[in-house]
Amino acid sequence: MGAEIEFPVEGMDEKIRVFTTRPDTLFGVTFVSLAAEHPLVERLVRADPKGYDIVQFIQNMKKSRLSEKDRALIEKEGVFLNHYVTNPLNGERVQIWVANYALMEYGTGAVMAVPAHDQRDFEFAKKYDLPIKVVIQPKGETLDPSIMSEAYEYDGIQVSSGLFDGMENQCAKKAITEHLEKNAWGSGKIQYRLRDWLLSRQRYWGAAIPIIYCEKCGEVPVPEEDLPVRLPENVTFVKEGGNPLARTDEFIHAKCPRCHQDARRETDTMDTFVDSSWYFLRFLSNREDKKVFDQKTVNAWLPIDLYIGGIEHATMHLIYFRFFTKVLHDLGLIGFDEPAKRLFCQGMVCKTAYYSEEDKWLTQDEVTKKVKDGKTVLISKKSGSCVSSEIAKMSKTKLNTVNPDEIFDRFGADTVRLYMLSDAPPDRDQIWSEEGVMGAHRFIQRFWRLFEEQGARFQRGESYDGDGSDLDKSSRHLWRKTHETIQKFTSDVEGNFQFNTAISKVMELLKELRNHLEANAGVVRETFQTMILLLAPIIPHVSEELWQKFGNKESVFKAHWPEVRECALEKDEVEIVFQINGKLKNKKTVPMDLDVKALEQLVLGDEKMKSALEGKQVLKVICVKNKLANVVAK
RNA sequence: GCCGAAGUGGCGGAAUGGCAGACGCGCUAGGUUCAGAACCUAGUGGUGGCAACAUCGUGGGGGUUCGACUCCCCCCUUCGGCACCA
Repeated sequence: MGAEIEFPVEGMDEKIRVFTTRPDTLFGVTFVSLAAEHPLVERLVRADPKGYDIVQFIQNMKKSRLSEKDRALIEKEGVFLNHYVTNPLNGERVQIWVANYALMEYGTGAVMAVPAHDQRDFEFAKKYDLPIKVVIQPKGETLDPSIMSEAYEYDGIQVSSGLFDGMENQCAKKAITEHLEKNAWGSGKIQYRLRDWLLSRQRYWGAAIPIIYCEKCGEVPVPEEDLPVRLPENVTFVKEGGNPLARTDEFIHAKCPRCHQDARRETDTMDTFVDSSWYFLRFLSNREDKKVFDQKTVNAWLPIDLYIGGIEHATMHLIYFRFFTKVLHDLGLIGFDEPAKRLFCQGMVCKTAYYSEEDKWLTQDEVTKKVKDGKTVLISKKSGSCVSSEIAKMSKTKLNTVNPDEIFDRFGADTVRLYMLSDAPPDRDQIWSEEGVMGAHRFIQRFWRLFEEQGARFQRGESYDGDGSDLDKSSRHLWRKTHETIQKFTSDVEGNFQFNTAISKVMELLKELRNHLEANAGVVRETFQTMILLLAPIIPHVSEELWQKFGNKESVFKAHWPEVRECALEKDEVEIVFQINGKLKNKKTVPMDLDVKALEQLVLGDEKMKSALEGKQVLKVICVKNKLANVVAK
């Protein structure tokens, strides 16, 4: 939000329009910067005797069209155009410059420069020795332009601002804009910033852009009845050959739809984000041959419940995907405004990458450790040079990928699945570790071996289905653990895909099972089966095989998800934590639901607590049922 | 600069405001073994102590609370995305 202001050019019947978010600094304008591509630049230079040098400079500036990222880093440069504009507000005469930091794509392509209150203008003014005029003073401080080391971009009180002196700058923003409007010098304006999509790609893989170039008629759209433009299939891909479509004559040659003369077809294709922004609609009604999608079907199934993607999808694809949806919604073609209800960003898989000045990127095998001056350093086996390491997203460039085939051969796909799901929560980046893979593999082997060694006894018979009252202590314990695991596993996975904690619960259950193999056979059988069922989505091959060995005829994937039995979760004892001033001092197992009064007596009567409380005055006892007792003492 | 995420052992990471470090890796000791691998058992945050135990400890500083990794305020660092956007 800001204002657009017109600066009359001296000696010409022209005005330079600028956009600013800081109309309050209008009195501090000391020059105006134009983008090199600004339409007025050429006309201002033409009449100038020194014009040639300036044109040269501007040409160079235009040539060095860098990517947006690089442009942010280069130094500010510019040239004075030997022309002036008048500040409408105070009649001051200020120079017109062309500057490389002014962007034609944004606003009007012209900047009113206020070096005292804008860092970019400040840097530019310092370089070319242009005046700096302070018009906003911070409270309790006085800025001196001659000693300022950076622009003051914050709030303050207006100074040297004519009738606005003494105003808070936030108020002055409004007041000055109103003043401009009254005198027809400018007006308030909201400026939107558009992201440059760069829709076209110079490659084969993408939808054709249905445009034909005609010498006479210009750019002509392909008529609707000729759509879609199909890509040729007999293209040849050549290394470094660029877009094969541009080398395929039969594709390029076309007749102009308007004048029927020879014409040329567009060979760029659309970014694949275009297709993936609407094909979810098509998927739902792929048998429609009269229209793109069926409204009823689409409205019934969509929006999508969950969008899972990496961060690059969230920032790139999602923008287009949402844009298409919003447009279709505004056109009344679909009944929803957002394509997905929930976004989940999964992390990336990273691994250590190695780099040396001499060899550039190195694989893990090409690097060795050496002790040098008591410190361990990395050395390249190739050249012996020093190697630095970083954790980076797996990429071919950085040579830090792992080959899945190799790991499948060594450990099997189940190991890889288990490792990837158990190592880190899915919304975080994962750092690949060979040891972690081994750990996952060992767990599977433990699981399998336990079955091999002990499973036979439980393959037949029924799982336990009593209410627990007939179970001995050990069986009761295992039974409860089994159902606690079902509960935790299910909620971890359903909530936020916390496979890592879910799996750790099964690992714990495996330990419990090994310690309670002599428990009730029905309970042990149930525990075995539960583990197989819970792990089936994680390690499908192993689970299916064990499931079959357990005498189940149907696939494990047709079985019901295990259900938690509330009666199994019940406990008759609970461990209570004893604290003094919030610090742990002792623990004791007490009957479930022991009332607070009894608990209080118990904690104060406890030997350990007594000795720890010696010489202290008990102020209060806080008891939380089935949890803790905290003695507040001084 | 803006937006987002994250800071907890040697490492990956756990903890509805209530036992910090589950589970896994690594490490140590013991068992098994001709030996190694694998496997099993136990231990494993720092400091002090033979020990029981004490004490400190979740990026830093404040605050709320009987009690804070967790809630509030301020700050620092790292990573990712966007960026001379006037």
